[in-house]
Amino acid sequence: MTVSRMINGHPYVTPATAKKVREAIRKLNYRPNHAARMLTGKLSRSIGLIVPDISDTFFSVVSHAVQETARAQNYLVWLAASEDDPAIEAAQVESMTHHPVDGILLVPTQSREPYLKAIVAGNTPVVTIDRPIEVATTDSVGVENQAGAVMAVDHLVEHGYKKIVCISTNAHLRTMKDRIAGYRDSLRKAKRSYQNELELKSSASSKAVLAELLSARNRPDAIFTANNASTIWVIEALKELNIQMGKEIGLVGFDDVDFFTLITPSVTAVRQPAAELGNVATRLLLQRINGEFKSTSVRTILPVTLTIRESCGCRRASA
Amino acid sequence: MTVSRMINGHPYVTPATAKKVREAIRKLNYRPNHAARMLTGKLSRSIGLIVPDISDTFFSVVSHAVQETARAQNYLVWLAASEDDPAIEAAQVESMTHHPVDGILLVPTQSREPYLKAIVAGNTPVVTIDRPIEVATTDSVGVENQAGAVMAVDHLVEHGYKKIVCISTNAHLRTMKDRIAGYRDSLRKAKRSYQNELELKSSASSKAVLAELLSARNRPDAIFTANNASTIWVIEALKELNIQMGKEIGLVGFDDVDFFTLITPSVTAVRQPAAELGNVATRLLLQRINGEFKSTSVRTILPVTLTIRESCGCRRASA
DNA sequence: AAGTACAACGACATCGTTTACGTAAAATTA
DNA sequence: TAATTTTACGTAAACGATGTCGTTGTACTT
Repeated sequence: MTVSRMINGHPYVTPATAKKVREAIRKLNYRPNHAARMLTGKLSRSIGLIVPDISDTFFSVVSHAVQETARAQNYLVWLAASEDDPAIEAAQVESMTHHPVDGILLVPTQSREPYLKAIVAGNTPVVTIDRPIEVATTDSVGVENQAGAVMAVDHLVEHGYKKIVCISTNAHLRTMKDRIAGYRDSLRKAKRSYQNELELKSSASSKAVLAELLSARNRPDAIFTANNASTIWVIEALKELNIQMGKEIGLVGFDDVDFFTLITPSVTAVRQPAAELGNVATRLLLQRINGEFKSTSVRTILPVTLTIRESCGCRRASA
Repeated sequence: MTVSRMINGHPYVTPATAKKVREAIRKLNYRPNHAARMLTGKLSRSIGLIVPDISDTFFSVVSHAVQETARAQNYLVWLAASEDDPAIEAAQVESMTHHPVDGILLVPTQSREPYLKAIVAGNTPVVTIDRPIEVATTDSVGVENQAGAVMAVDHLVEHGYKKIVCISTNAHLRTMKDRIAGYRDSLRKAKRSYQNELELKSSASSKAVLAELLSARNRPDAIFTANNASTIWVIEALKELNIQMGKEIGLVGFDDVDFFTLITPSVTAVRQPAAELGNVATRLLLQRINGEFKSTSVRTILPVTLTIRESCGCRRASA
């Protein structure tokens, strides 16, 4: 008991005995048993992080930031990938809550999954990243999807493009819906009649679909891609069809990726604060865990910026 | 006790009572308490993964593969980033071993850190990925670094380049040493006298260093970059200096990255089987944990392939 | 019919820590 | 000085699952 008090910094321990304990700990190479601690209802000092795909640049940056912020407060991070499959996601959440973690950071693949109600109902704090959920209220951290898309499409409109198409993936996601809504807003504002939305599925099938779209007589003269995957597929397709971005066709993507500067012409994109997203979400979750933050759930929206480079038709990349 | 036997599939349970137990479990929404299980010395069904940087493409792909293989066997993964700092790495390992995990996958930043002896001496199985350690023997999974570098530099030699420089990062790492050794092997074999090795530090400082190297009168006519970071920095530098890869200078990198196909000219690189690296390492670790594999430590070396594209000077990218 | 083997289950102790409580000794107060 | 409070420990119980062992019941021998 004295050892326990000493370790947990309880005041009623004499400096003399504290020293004896410390020496014994060193001599015996003693380490507190984590399992036993948790059995008595203590915090596990660990959080869970569930993302669709760690190898996606966006999520890998988010994960990195989460990891960093958690470590700064001596928290460990469970990492799990849901592969965009609600069943896997539910299983991962189940594993984590019973393992136990003190809180969960979740990038939900589906916003209406019934199992989500269950976690939120439990006493494990949950913060959603990037996408909110609809069946229950949790804290959530996201970005200005709609406004960002408006900025992107507005820029294409200013360039004078007449036929701007919107290309996306996973169009059922809230984030995607918002970006597509932004696309529509911008066109409506500009009073353009041409409106064409295309959802790509797999990498393989997208090739054919894009080739058809871009080879048509009345093909679009500009493209707004709603996430990095579709941006990359479009760049590949344009390269294969030998259509010059910025000259023959304009392109602005949502979600900026580092290597966009290395492509010729460099790619104009809406930059999301991925690292900050992870930081903010983690800090919020840890506050919830420590009871430092007690209000009802909050929704934090971070701003995005349009990074102008060359694929939109601008001559010079902006600083 | 009957519930325990039923859950763990002990044979001495009547179907009738098993059914009763199952019903009770469902009715009470009972879940075994993980902490209590571990207290009795059971496996935690979790492994730790420590990489230098999750947001590096190479490691994010490895992490993804680890995650997948682990999940297939119902294992959870702790993710930790060491930020290439031995002190952080040691702390992460310490946290994990006491948390407890059943095994650790480690990409060690330093191969001689004394703390490494301690983990290996403990009873937590360790498998190193990408880089082996030197102070103790563990299972390790890596790639053919030296042979891969030889392939890369041989290819540049065949193109007829006379002044081939080797550019790297973290040259103290075993992997880097091996690649640099491969560079030397190839030049020796080709009886070239020019040999120049450059180690870059941070992204910022590398700019100036590269600019100086590439603007000199007797600048190299070809570059072998020993990892993806240096490849990317070189591409940036060449783009800024407006030096055409493949025409004015040859480039072959070690570690292939998806977007290399999107750059003009596309980048020739040695492709490492990153996903397989993660899979193999995880499978090996789980076998060790389950006692299915008892021999002394093994070192698995996976082959690499040279993906020929255009930056080396070849006209067409290979299929 | 009695003895033997084994299947099916329950009671109890145990893992390592913390909470709650007890009890001295020391410090403070009346 | 006696009464009270505070300090510094120790003891007992608990957390939830499992290993060990004991008990009962059933089937099979002989």
